[in-house]
Amino acid sequence: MDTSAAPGSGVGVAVDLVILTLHEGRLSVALVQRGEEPFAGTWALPGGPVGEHEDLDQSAYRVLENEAMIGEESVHVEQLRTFGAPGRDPRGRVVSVAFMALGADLPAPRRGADVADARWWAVEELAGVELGFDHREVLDCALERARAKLEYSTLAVTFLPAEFTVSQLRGVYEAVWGSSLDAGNFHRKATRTPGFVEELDRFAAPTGGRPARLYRAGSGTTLQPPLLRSGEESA
Amino acid sequence: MDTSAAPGSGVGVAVDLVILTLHEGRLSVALVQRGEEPFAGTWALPGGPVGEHEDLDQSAYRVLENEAMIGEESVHVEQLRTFGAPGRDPRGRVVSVAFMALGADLPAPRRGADVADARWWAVEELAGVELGFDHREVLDCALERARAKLEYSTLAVTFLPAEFTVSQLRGVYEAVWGSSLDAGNFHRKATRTPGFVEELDRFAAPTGGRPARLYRAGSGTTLQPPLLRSGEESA
DNA sequence: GCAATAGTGTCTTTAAGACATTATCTT
DNA sequence: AAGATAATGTCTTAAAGACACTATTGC
Repeated sequence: MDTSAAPGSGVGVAVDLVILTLHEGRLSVALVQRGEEPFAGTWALPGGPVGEHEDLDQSAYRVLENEAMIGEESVHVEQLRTFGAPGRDPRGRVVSVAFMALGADLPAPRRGADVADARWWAVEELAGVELGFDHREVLDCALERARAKLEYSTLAVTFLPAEFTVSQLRGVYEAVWGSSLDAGNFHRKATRTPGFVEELDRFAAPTGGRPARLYRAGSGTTLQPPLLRSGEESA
Repeated sequence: MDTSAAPGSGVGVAVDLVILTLHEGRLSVALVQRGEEPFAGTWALPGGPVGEHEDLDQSAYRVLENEAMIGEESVHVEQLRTFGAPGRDPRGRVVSVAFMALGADLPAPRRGADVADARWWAVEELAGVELGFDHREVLDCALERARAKLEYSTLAVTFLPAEFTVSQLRGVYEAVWGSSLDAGNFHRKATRTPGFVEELDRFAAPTGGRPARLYRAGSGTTLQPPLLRSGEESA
């Protein structure tokens, strides 16, 4: 009922962003190195407080632009989950709404205020690294979501430019899932699932083999039936 | 980065609960009738402010117990999404973390403070009814989530008592999806999908036909392959 | 017996997985 | 020609949907 959730209750509200892209062929996340305590020197997700008159999505887009120098262009943004454990921020009670942003070949994140450094991290090489706050859990939540959504949605195309080849699309799946897929079967599935991709009349520049046809994103959002992961490990 | 999400920023944090159960065979949601402005007299979701030292889940369970007189027993609770549009609460800025709770034959919700009435509403008969705040959107979000999760998870069993028949399990799917399923094919799917249900040696009391074998929930959480909805309309 | 509900079997169709094969480029 | 990458075809298997059939109860 929202009964007497009175303002000034001492709880801060923030957003944190898991910005994912394919950087040098690898699934990567934008992290910033904290310049101040707490967690000075450690890497963390970009984020910031929710403005007085902002909706949560607006805050997410603002952080995307300010802290990572990324416009709204063709970035897919969706809410992930909200984290609110009492001790998650040593400075005080902060409830953080986590967002996931996916985009094609995004520019390198820039350094903002209070930030020592900012760059792309390949998710793979981030395996043992400790992150600030509860951001390891947030990142894992995003990876799980992204991996699951590739199965039943057309979301993979948001990692690619407007025109792409089937091989590039397969590369997205292999990078995000960390497994290799059969090229022939993937081609059949991608081109024959209605609404996934639309065939163009042009071809990509050949790279030592038969030139690949170009496609663009189709009008559909869901994959019916889904494209399930079950391939072998290793890309 | 959670930078300076200072306490006392004027934003309140609350939880709202979409409590779903099967009441008289129909998918139903617990609503409370507001006793005070704003939205006095209209029906809304039970909810309340997040306590100073509570994690978000704890707040959800507290509301479940206090406002709906429901223990933690065998209730499945999961976070849905967070709603934070600036004007969603006329009294001031309130960001609300929405939860979904599913349970078997839950007791009737009781009247709490500031509440004129509280009862189960069949989702079906709530079609045209206007709810307080943005709770119509929250409810729709929960229904979508619940309907989707029945496809690829074993969540349907949380709507049933510890021991149940395949027909009852099918009834859950039909009530939540609002469509009818082929009894034979459903039986095959339910009993042959590993981890979904475990066969018992007892039978339910006959109801004018061959007595149905009893089952209990299996150890699995996901349905592989999923049980997709595509049956005819109407229950 | 008949009606009702539970459960099994069979046939068809769809689509995935594992390949082999063909096509078209660079060198 | 050889090698690389793209695309198609074929065969097998898994599993859904339609629906006939058998099983076991109450009346």
